[in-house]
Amino acid sequence: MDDVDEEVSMGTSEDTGAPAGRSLAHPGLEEIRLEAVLHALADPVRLRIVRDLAEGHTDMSCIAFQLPVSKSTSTHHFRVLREAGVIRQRYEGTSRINRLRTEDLEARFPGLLTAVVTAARRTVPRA
Amino acid sequence: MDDVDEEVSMGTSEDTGAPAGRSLAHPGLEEIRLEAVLHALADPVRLRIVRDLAEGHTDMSCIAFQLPVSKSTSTHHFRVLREAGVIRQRYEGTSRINRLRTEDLEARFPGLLTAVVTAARRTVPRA
DNA sequence: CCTGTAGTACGAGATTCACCGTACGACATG
DNA sequence: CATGTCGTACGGTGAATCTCGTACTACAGG
Repeated sequence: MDDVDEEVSMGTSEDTGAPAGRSLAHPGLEEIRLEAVLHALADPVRLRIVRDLAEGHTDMSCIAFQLPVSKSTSTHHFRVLREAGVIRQRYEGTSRINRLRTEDLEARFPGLLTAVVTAARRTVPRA
Repeated sequence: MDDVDEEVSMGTSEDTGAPAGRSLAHPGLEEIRLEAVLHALADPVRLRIVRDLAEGHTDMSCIAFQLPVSKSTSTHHFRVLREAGVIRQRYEGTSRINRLRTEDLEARFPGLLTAVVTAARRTVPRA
């Protein structure tokens, strides 16, 4: 599909001595598409990730979720969430730290994330 | 609140003289699943249907939407929405009348439909 | 340097999905 | 009954998706 990998122009501010190695492509605020967000949230595994992130663990590495899938599949799901604009990922050592893009989503689709998380809390089982 | 009961449970197409013909299977209120709803809304065509229904046209026949797809595909999309619990369909002559299950969705997933429709109104082009 | 950890990339296989055309059924009207 | 309208059901095709295993890269310590 249309790949929006424009090399992340956001974290480049303080990239001085930064690792300069990997950069992760995140869509800009205006590029977040509703269909993509809904599709990203429509999967049970990803919904659990989002639910867990919203439970207060603002920052979590991928491995902390204990998902019932393999490592590859886990990577895939985090990628879908990231490319849809639902989460933001950054490196920290060998780990990848995940965080919900709460403010961005609230600005673009007010009330959506809150409603989904509330709904998931009621119907989606926890870990 | 006129609870529509379960005019039909998930079983049809079975002998009997049939109650005046076609019956449509709708999920009960407690059977509406979040993932199914999100998946149903994640498609651009179905999102437009929902958006149009929410625009004030509470009751619309399938043909009134002028969707950019064939009749078969149109039927498919309405079926997905109905089975997910997003819309309710009933017969009226040769037409099928569609209506959003606004109250049901609000009861089960508060704020969800409103947030999605608001978001769609801002980013999804009209007919 | 070597080992371990955290995660990615690359296919591959199975399933689901969106789309279509054609054939058919139910209703209305002539 | 004949015709037209509205929609369903039944396949079928091509694309997308979910899942996995294996091989690889980047970082941290001993």
